[in-house]
Amino acid sequence: MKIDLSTEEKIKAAAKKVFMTKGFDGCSVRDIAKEVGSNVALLNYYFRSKEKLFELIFEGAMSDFLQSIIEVFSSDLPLKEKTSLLIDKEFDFFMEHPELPMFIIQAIQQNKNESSVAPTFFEPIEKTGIFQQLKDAQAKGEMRPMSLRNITILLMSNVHYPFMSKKLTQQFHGIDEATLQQDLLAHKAHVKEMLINYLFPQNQPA
Amino acid sequence: MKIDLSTEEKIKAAAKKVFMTKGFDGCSVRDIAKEVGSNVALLNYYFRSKEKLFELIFEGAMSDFLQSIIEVFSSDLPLKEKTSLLIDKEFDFFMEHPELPMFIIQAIQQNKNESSVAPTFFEPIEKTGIFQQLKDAQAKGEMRPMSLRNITILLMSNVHYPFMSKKLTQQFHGIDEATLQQDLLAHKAHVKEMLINYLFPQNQPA
DNA sequence: CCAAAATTTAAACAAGTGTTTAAATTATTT
DNA sequence: AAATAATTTAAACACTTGTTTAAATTTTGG
Repeated sequence: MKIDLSTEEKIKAAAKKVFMTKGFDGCSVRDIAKEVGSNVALLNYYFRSKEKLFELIFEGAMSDFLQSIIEVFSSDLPLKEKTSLLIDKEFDFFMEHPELPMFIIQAIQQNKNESSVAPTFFEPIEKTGIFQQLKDAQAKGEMRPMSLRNITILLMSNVHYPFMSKKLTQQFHGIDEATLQQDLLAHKAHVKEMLINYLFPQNQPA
Repeated sequence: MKIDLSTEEKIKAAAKKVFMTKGFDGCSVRDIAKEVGSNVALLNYYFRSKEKLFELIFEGAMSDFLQSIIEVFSSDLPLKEKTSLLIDKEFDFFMEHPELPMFIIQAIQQNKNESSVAPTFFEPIEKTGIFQQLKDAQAKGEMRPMSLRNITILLMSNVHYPFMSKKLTQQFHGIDEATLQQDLLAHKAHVKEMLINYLFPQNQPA
């Protein structure tokens, strides 16, 4: 009764690839089966349904995404440096997984069940003490006083969107992948300077 | 042989609503027919296929979106004021059509045909003379020297993303629509100050 | 080696897909 | 009013969808 995990993992890998590129509605279970090089029934043998399989992939994606954040927040650095590091790490992470931001948003958008993702997402972040560090920095006047929600929106806008709009940017400007990659690096530099300056304003210039 | 346009328009309105909320893959022609309160055959009578109907809706959406930009760029204002006005107008526009940014990106993402949208999009913008105005401002040192592409990414990130991530933001922070609306207004203010300061740096403080 | 369990397969299932056909209804024109 | 054209409908088309069934194959444990 020992299970050869390789098949199960192969299906998960194939499902991840297909779901990420085509979306839940945009693909069939036969697309995934073909990617595995196997049968549709096998998918339902290991994972009870297309939806269950998708949920698994989604949770994995969220976990990966969360992990990349936690690492930065857990470090022992002043908030300003953490923010700078976060932007760096997030960009690097999404350079390797550019489909992730779109995948997550789409999955949440058409969330059939009403179960909130909030607790499983914010609890681990809360535990890093980053929110307290933020409150302290704002109290000390080191950081601009603005809500956590607006900080989040600001950060995610500048870090997530460029990857979500890759194809749009390419189409609009008629550029190839390599050129876009350079633009993304330039964007990272802009975002870092712009956001740090805005979130941590210097009252007196050196 | 006079055509009663109201039926055709009713179908387009229904299709727009359904495509916007569920996406091309996420809905069936019968969903749209039900929204119209009519038959599936009627859709193919007026518009030859689901795809043709979608393309029509997409082009309309792109046109609306483009129009809101052109208006600002055509005005007779200095670049800094145009930028500020653009952010304002775009936000107002997306407050009324929050599904549009996501709809456009998704449509381009899964663009079956390879026909580029670039020319039809950038040509009308080019005609407003905004690109020349931008070059001039950068030459005069009034504006930060950065590529048009990076300016575009920066602007769209901060203006489009918040509307694409509405549901995600609500889920993450557990807030209702009204609260999110307030956050979006706050975000607009942040973005205006942050972007203007970054794009048009002041060398000497007043 | 052999029975029992686990895995993989092909085939079928009912329901849903986009599209078409042909008949019914309505509107227009003469 | 009759004939013609335009619109709307119900039904069927061929095909794809997610899922299940049952048989075939492989792996496991005694």
